[in-house]
Amino acid sequence: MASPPYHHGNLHAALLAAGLVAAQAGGPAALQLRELAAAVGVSPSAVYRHFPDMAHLSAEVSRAAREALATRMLSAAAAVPAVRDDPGEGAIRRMQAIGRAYIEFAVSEPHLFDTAFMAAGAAPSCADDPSAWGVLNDALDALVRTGMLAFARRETAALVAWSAVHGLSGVLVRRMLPAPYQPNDAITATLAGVLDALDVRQPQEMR
Amino acid sequence: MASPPYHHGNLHAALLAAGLVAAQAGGPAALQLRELAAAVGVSPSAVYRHFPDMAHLSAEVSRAAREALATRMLSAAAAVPAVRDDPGEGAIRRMQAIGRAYIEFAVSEPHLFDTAFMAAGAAPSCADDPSAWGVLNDALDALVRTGMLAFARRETAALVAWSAVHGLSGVLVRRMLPAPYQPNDAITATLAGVLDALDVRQPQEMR
DNA sequence: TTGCAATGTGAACAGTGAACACATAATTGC
DNA sequence: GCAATTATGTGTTCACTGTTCACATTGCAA
Repeated sequence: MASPPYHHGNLHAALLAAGLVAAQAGGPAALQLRELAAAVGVSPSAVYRHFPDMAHLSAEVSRAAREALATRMLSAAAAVPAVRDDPGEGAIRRMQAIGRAYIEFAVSEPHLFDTAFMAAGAAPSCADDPSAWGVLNDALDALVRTGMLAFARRETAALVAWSAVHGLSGVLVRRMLPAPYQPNDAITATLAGVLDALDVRQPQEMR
Repeated sequence: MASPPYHHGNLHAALLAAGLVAAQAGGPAALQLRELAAAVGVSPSAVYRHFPDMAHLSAEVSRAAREALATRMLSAAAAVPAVRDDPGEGAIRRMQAIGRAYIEFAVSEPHLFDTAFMAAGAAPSCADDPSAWGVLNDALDALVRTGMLAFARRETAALVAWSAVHGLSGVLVRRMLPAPYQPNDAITATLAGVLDALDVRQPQEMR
């Protein structure tokens, strides 16, 4: 019958975890101080010992969501098998894999995606690691290294790829896709369109 | 000394207008029932005679913001002078003009842009008129009609263009643009990238 | 003129994040 | 080993939010 200890032990991390669960289920609006405190089994005011503000807690949950996205992209890239004697082909496949992983994360976890890029966050700024932006740039560097992407296009490429993939994700999450389009077709079309814009040679047999 | 009349006369429209002003200044979070009611000079509960819910009011303000965006695009397209004996050239310039107008609206009115596509809205659905989606498709039809865009690409084109332009707008609004990039360069690069992806012939002298 | 529907008021209500003094536990210094 | 200090959690209270209710006021119609 050990009574619950007065001190939680790791409230900061526990609140973050609870926040991630809540955000996954209900989006940024579900990040409520009292609910998170209750979920962890602690009084509301205890939160203020670990976060100066509810906004800071939300921002950290948002950051965690962004890290989850980046992790998903990384494992998708790692799952692409190396192509024998054709590193360029491998680089292209990895590029497509991370793009698809980004969009599929958004579609499968729309609330987390919303949380990752929510408006009321403290400037995501793309520069924090591990970030989706970093993963994208690594993939682009690989394309340049293997001669699949012209160096002159390198700078623009990142922006176009990011805008298109992130933009389509937002469209799918908000269910803004106009009637005739099917999500899966839209994804492949956009990914192909991006590679096209970068003047990357595309293998034919990809779907 | 006419005392203020008991009945406002046009509360619905007045609340919408006040909502648009508030959203322009402070984004979706600034859409607060009591503030809007006070701004119009009416008690909070009066709002419920015209909107079933605060969410419905917000949704209508969001819709108005989307209409403002579409209007901005239309007037940008109308401002493009016709090119003598080269309707295709004109179509391309109009295409670029609406894209640039979209992004510049987002940059110059970030809060309105956020409001237009806010998460907690009742499914924007892209299909309402006049919508940015409609304007884009008209421009694409003109490109096909003048032979500047292959019909086979028409379907994909809309999606890629929308995703990239909307995505970049979001990036700029959230100030997610990584350090080395300049907003203006990013805009031109993205617009050029989109036209590239559509295999549209691009005039050289455009900046 | 009388009745009725539309519209606006004011006082409630539950819910939110935040701030306060206070209680408890862990840690440190002697 | 004991006292003092610091870190952490509790309960209560506050101002604020959207919402609801009974009631007041007005305009319109029969």
